[in-house]
Amino acid sequence: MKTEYRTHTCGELSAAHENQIVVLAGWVAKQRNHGGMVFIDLRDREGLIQIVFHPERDKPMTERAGRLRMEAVIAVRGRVTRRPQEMVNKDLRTGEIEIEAHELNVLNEARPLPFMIRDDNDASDELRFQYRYLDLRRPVMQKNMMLRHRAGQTVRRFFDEEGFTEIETPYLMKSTPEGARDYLVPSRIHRGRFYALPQSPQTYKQLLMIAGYDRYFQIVRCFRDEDLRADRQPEFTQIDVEMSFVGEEDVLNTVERLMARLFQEILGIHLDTPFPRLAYQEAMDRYGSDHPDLRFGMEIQDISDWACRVPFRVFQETLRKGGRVRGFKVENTFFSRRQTDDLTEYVRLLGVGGLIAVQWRDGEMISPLVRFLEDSQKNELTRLFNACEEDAIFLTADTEALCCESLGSLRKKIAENLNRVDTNRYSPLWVLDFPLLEWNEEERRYVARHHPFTSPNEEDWDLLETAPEKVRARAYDLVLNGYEIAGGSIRIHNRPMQDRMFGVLGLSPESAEDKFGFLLKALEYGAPPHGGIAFGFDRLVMLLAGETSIREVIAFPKTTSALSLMDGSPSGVGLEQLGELGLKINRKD
RNA sequence: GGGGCCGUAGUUCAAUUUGGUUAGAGCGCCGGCCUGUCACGCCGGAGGUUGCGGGUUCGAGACCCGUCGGCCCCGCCA
Repeated sequence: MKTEYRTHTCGELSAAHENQIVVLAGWVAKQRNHGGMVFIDLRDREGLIQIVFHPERDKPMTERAGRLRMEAVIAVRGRVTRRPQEMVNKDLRTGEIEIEAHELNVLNEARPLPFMIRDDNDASDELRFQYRYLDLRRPVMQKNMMLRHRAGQTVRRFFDEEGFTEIETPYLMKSTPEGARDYLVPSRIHRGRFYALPQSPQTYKQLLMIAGYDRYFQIVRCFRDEDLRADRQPEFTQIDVEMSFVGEEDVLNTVERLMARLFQEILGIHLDTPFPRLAYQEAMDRYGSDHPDLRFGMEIQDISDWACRVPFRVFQETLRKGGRVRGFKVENTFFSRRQTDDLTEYVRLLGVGGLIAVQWRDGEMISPLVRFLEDSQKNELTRLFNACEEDAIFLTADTEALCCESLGSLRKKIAENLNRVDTNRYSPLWVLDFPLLEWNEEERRYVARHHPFTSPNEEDWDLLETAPEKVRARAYDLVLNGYEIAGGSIRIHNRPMQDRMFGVLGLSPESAEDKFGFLLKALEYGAPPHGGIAFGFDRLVMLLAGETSIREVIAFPKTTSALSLMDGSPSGVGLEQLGELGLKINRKD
């Protein structure tokens, strides 16, 4: 990439350029001053190369080079030379060669750094976020950002080739009930009224289908004013997709081809298609999660039938109240008392009463449960889990929901602690047949599990008003290595069903009209059957990059408390600005 | 809203378990030496309101309360 300042980039040079006179520009990654000769590792986006300054050639220049500090920006003219055999650096891509400096131009000095620009730097996150522009100089971060770029380009190429049109949708839109808390934007022109930033372009993409665009996609920013996690930011990027005249298989198939393409182009990894599928209920029963990680076993089993014959009060009472007894096996591990105590504390925090470990020592079963068990019951338990004496079994007794939740979390935690997760594997999975609705105790009503535009399964239509919790949705989630990375559904495309759905959600016709009237009306003007999906692009890139936090693949992320440490947002604004918007701050402590 | 871990030199950490002399080390920074290093090496030096506020104590980096900030989790996230 030749420019006014350089003829080549550092990383692109090799022995093939031997004897060429080149000009490079970049940052001083490291300087090694030997009193006589001086070595400088020059870094740019493309890589690192060693520059050699010989005092015999130019003493003042060599001395200037010897005084350079890390991260000074310099340009160097010099000759590409092959290193003597014994001085080749095999750890460096350009290690066969070096640049014999003829001319040094210091373009900018750098102050002593708050932390060093190295991949193995272990600066605190706080400092990294504060000096994000320095953090982003680290090769690993540059790699992540470029991977993100390439993934985005692959997505665009794929959808373009598949006949999708990328259409931008508004960022200033109508605030709607249901779902996450909106970020609000006050209107200056219409005082007292607000726009909302989109939680997703859901309604717009449906309107685009009604408008006849057939296939739409967009790589788009979405905003949700909720608390953060390692895999959640208040603003995040979706690959938003919608298709007309499709059923589930059309969407799933398209997504599988996109995923296969991404993994091939970005990582050179072949993904087998079609992806495995699990029904929601099966995922919950076997893994205690609707987004299970299938890279390790430890499947959960229901042993209520066995437990009902054990005269252990907790089992008896739990089962009498309609709860379950479930557990899973951990192969080839013995947990110390201390460890089982810690794990018990862990599940207690999730809300279950306790955790029962079953293990063996010297051929004897050891467990708080042992004194309640006949020999035959011990054998039966062992057989149920197909366990041997090197294994450990963990059991909980509680409501079905708590059994799932606690054992699902515990399964994941133990696998991580014991390094039982094959981190080189990518394990995609479809989860299907989600319940359409779930009961919200706080609001005393049913809420949409996915969103209120999701089509109920036709076979379950009759249950909508009589047994809403039993209605299955035409929804699907794509799970990768235990992360939900995409979710979508076939939508409701006619007004009567959408009215019915709002009714089930406890939304009055007036309220539905007020909040979603524009969509309801549009459904009456020839809405085609349609469906789609949206990817969490940050999570997807995080997994492609082998990271465990999406902050590592977002250039300027927020902290856990939604602050931007670099620019100090959110910040206060002047009274003038507030006045213009007709706003008054009500500070209460 | 709740829980857990953490906050000591520019930086990464130690000293906290059991409160007790002058708060140490690596890297960086400054000065000197060093002509084939690539974590260059050697010698010397500067650098601290122990996040902030209060309390307990003869004495607090350490213990207690509050607060601010970071990370992780629960709730929340259609």
